[in-house]
Amino acid sequence: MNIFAAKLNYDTTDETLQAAFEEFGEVDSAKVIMDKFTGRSKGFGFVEMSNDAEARNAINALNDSELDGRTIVVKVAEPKGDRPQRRERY
DNA sequence: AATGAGCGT
Repeated sequence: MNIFAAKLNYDTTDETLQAAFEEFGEVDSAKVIMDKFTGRSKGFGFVEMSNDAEARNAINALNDSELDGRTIVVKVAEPKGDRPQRRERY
C-alpha cells in the first residue's frame, strides 16, 4: 500500500515518517522527497506498508494529525505516472 | 536555491 503524506515540516525526514507510521502498523519503507539542489525536504513523502489494513488505519489516524508541529495530510498515493494535469508548477 | 499546495532521486 503506497501512502502519500503532505504538508510535512521541512525538518521532517524519512525516519520521522517511519516512526509515525510504525505506531499503527508494519512499515515497509518511508521516504521524504528531498530537493536535488537544496537537499531539503519538499514537504511531502511516501510510505509503503505491506499490510493494507494497517495502512488504512494509519491513514485514518495520521491524516490531519500533527507531525513535527505541523498538521499533515495523509492519503492513499497515486501511481507515479498518473498525473497528466501536472504543469510546470510555477 | 525559496516555498506551503501537492504525488517521488
